[in-house]
Amino acid sequence: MRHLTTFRYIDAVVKAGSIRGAAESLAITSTALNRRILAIEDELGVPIFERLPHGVRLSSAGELLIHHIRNQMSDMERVRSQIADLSGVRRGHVSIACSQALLPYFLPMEISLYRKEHPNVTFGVHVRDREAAERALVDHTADIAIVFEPVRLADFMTLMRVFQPVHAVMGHGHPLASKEVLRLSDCLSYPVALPTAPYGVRHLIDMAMLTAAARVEPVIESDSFEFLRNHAVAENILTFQIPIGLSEQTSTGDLVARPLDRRDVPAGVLYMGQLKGRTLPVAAARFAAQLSASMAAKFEVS
Amino acid sequence: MRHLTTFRYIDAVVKAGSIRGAAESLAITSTALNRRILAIEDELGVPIFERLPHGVRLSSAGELLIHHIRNQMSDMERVRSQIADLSGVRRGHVSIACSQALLPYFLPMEISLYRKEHPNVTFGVHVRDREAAERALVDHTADIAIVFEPVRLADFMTLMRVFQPVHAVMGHGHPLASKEVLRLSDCLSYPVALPTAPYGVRHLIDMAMLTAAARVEPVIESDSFEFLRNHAVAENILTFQIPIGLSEQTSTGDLVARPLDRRDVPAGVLYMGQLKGRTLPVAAARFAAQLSASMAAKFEVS
DNA sequence: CAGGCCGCTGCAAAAAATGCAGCAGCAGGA
DNA sequence: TCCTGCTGCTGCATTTTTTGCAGCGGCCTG
Repeated sequence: MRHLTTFRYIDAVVKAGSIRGAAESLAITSTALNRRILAIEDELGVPIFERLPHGVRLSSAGELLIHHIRNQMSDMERVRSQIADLSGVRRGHVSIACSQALLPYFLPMEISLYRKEHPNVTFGVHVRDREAAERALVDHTADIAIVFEPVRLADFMTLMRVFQPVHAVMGHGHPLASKEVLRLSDCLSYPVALPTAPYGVRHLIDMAMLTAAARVEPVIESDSFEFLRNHAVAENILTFQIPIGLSEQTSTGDLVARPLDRRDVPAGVLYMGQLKGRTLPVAAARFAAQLSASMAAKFEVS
Repeated sequence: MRHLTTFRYIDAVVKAGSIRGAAESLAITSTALNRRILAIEDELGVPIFERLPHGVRLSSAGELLIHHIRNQMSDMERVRSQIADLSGVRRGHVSIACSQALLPYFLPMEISLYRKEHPNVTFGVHVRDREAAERALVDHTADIAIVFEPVRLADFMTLMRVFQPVHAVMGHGHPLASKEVLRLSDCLSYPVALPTAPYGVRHLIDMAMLTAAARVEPVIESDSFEFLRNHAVAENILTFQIPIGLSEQTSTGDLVARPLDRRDVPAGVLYMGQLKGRTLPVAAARFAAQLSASMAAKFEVS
């Protein structure tokens, strides 16, 4: 949209931290960009950026403005998609910030299902930890966030919440593979691989260890769930995962997943939500509705 | 703001109902205006206006867009005023849609009080009946609406609500002037002047008459409260008014105001509010806060 | 102290918006 | 029935705005 050019430019400058840098990413001259900024500062009567030796930084007036700009841009996007909607075709773009656990099965399935109905809708999937996901909502980088055990929920509006009991994941031939439900104490006798990040699954396990006054030294630590899963098969050791990260046919494949007894490790909660106070574009809203339904069907609603 | 020019133009076309008409009011050629509209329709891929033999009308896509446009314009205004705010001077404009009863004393007092603190804030006061007031909020013609006994409240967010018991107003020498509280039956023996409009005070009186199975034939009908008040003195007849339309020193002047017994005529409710979901500009928000305080101090909160 | 990065400005070229004149289409009145 | 008056729209010349190029001075870093 032409009339938003200046706004897009400003947004780029904020992101780049310098006019020249932004100009390059926008494929225009720094002159043009600089002039637009001077022009809008002239209109507002106040500088939007503080000039630093190595670039620019938002002034407090700029903070106010960039907030408006981002609202404006995503709102325009929503209107465009509503307009496209009533002319028949459902178009649009849905941007999702989510934890790793959504990547292997859940999101691919849901997205392909949605795109079967609406092939003109495009998707962006960004792996973010819990705080970054919320930040992505705030700066409109993402429409929807799906996070496990979020910390602060200031700007987050929950759309759906399901329990995710921690599962132990292991290779087919592991001694524990035969039991239906595992106690935490069962696991302690075997080598385990754990995610590094001090939140999510790792956090729940750590807390459980604390209350059980037990200790576990992970043989392997990784920030990639995919690696942990693969390694569990390769070396035949234990790792932990939440069910949304596991295929429904897991038990028939190479992997076996067994829930931990909820007396030992309480079930985590997976949150799906959007930015508080924002009206989502049609496509994003519909997809969120689909996710809600699907999560509610597959898991226990919290 | 330059980047909103197209939006301002579109808004003008919507208001004027024709491109040429809007062009004239905008002091540009119809050519330029026409081209801008074609351009944005091209960008959206959908016509914004239906072309009629005698002008244009919004298409359904246009309805969506104009809504967005008005939100954007007033939101930009708010940001501007916030920015102006942090540079020291409080500037801004507050637009009020209200019933006649606010005109004689209440609003002039409140506005002058506010302007004593913030001389750079300007005001617009528009007399609107209840429906028109709500419409003014929706199309952002007004920031604040103050209405008596509003009908539907779909887009109206109430900020303050006070009881306004109906008062009988009469000249100093009227026989009823000596009583402190009047029964409706007291009034029926004397000639009365009533407002025409079938809402507000008139509505309450009519309803009371209905339940009392009584009838009153007004000697004078007028849609101007000011006229009714003046005429009450001139001819020494009764009329009715709500307290916010009466000076606090009424009883010491030419006029005497006496409340009607609330068993006969229930007290009406005066609503002050804004458009639901909108963030008011700083100046309007502060003024609304002052109004709230003042109304709460003077009247019984509903 | 030189090199590199920064934001900013004068001037000319390119691009966009505007105005002028004139077109066709439709409605209502003589 | 034609005619007048209104509508939105288009080709072309003009004006205004935006952009790019080159170069300036300032600041930090190595």
